[in-house]
Amino acid sequence: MPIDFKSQLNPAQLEAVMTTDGPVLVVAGAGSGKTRTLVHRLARLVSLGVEPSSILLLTFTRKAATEMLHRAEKLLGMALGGVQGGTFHAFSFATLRRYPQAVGYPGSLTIMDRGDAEDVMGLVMGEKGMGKGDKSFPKKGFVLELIGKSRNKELSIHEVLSRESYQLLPHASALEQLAEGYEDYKRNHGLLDYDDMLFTLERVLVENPELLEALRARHRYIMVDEYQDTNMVQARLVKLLAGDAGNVMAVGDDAQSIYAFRGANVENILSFPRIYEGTRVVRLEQNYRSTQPILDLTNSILSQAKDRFEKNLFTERTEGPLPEIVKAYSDQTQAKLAADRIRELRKRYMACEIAVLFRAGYQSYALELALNKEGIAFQKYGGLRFSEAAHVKDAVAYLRVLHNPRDAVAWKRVLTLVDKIGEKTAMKIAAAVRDNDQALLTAQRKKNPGLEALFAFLEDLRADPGGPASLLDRAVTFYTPTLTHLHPEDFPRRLAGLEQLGQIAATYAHMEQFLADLALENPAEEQKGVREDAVVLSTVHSAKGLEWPAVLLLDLVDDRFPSRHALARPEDLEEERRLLYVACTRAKDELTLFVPGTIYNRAGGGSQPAMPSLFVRELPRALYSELRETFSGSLTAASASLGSSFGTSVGSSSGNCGSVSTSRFETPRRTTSIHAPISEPEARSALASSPSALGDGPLGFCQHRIFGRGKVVARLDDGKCRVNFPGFGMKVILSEYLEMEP
DNA sequence: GCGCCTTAGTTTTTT
DNA sequence: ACTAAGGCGC
Repeated sequence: MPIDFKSQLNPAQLEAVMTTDGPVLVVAGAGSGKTRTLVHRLARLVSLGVEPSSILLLTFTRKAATEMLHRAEKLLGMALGGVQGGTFHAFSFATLRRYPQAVGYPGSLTIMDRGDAEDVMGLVMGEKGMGKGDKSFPKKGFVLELIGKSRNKELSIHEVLSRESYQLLPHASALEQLAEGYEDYKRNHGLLDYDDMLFTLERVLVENPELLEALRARHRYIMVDEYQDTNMVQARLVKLLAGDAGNVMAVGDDAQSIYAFRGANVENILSFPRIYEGTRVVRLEQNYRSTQPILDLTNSILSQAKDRFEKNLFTERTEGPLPEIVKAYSDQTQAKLAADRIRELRKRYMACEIAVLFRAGYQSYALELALNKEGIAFQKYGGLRFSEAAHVKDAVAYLRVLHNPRDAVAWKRVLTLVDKIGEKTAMKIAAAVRDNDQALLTAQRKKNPGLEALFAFLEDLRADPGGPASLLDRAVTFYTPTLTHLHPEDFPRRLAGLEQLGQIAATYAHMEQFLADLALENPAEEQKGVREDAVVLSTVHSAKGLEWPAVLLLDLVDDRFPSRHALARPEDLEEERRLLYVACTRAKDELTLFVPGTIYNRAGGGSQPAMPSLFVRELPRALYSELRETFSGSLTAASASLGSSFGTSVGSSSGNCGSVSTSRFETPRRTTSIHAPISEPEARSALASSPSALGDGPLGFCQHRIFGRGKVVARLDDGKCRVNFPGFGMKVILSEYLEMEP
């Protein structure tokens, strides 16, 4: 039965689907049916008789690729197993693996994840003796990030430094040497980092015209999702594979570009029509996801952006509640309030229809505890990866040294697990293995029974290798005594993790693919699938492309969202704004933004007052309704119920509450009817009347709801005061929390 | 010289 | 929680 594309798509989507030859750029606003369009085009190509195997679908995650394939299969009623797809990195690695002679690297290759790369950088810095004892020298993680930026943005180290870290310019030449040392080290040990996969594929394609031709013939139709987040080498790879008048469809949204920090270049999508002559540009502007009140809010977020986005999103879903801003006393009570809200939403939604989003992985810790306490199941995306946990890396390292004996990073891991062996000895032994220095190896084995056991174990594995699952199983058995010794408290949890790793390994026949996917694809995440009974917790980055009926957003305060790291440079701040745009546009029906009054900072010495996020302060008051945690006066303020703040004044303080309340959201416009539509000029004037920080003013005495009367010792430039409270000591407090005495 | 323990100072986002 | 550095003991 032929698919009736006309009835299933709007005119713009239809145009994108019906255009099968030549370059097409689909500029797809949030929620405009981008995935639907890609899925239908996939189905259309196949229904026209195109071989699935000649279609290449490049997406941001493998999850996105498989989901699209499944949807297209459902549409077509046939399997599409032949379609090539996945991330740029996975595709590149798979292609390189298929043509090893063209790559020209001898022996097996190991893909390094971030942690491995840091280990290598640590070794290189140690070898060169750089950064030792010099506090001004950047740490290995930073050095690596710098090198990554330099490669991804294709700028010199010096240029990156002068743009974003000029205080490190004195170290420029040392850093350049480290970059070289890092490259050499990888080459000599058969190691590839993420960037290497892209650059190596490009080199191979350029150097081997006949191979390029073969790949062009193989991948006749190319579709690239999230094109705004490709970097320069990715764009060149697409161009190389497509040829001059290639059949490429790029899909993306310049307003949702959120990966500039790793070298994504939004210019790629903007210049696509120039690069591909005869490009047909299709704009998808009708939003099918969100209600009008949510769109009003997200449009407002974008309207403040420095780069103008020609976005004209509209929806037919006019009805819906206003987005809510919930002010909690602290990030601790925020967790409780969010858990309460989730319990309430559970009456109307399935758990999997509710998502909690946040800027950084650690920001959900308090909520995770609260949900555990209340017995609400959740699944977390983003943040620390399963495969980055130390015990997983340890267990996998045994497999890695077997697979690639030159893999010095893995050697260092397995060797330093042995008692009495540290970094130095480990590197000596790894070198001896590489050079086949039997004399040294025998001598070391005689000296250390733990080492003898390790080598005997590895020889045993090598003599009788099995599949990834059986090898891993034996490695875990060998590793378990070390693990229990290392983590007497929580080794059961870690053993359970290794058990899960075993289940993943069982789905792989080849060690190389297993190790590669561990670094590239986060197979643990895919294994868990979507649980209907679990609420989703996710970083905003990991939530990209997804949607939920109800979305909660945590920690909308300065330093958290926008991130502290983004405050220095305007372009970073703009990326944070787009990130918030991405976050809010995930919501279909209900959107709640949480603004805690204080945030806990281990480094900053406990709880600190927090300023509502710049982006929240910019929002016209009419676009949201506001709730605030009521002041109960007890330490268990977390159990306080929510109530509308309208007309509520801050009550008198009674003593010993660990958290504070603010009146920072009171603006002159608070009497505006919250359901009235707002015009652009109104929005602007609402903006102009946003509260401003009280940076200056006389010193003197002040009142604080919790600490009482205190002496203002200094006024700090970020709207905070240093106040000496009798009995409480010196505190740094936002001026808004203080009532000045005349 | 090297391993290992203690302590002080930091935690963004991802392939 | 995790890194880096300093100190102690072999």
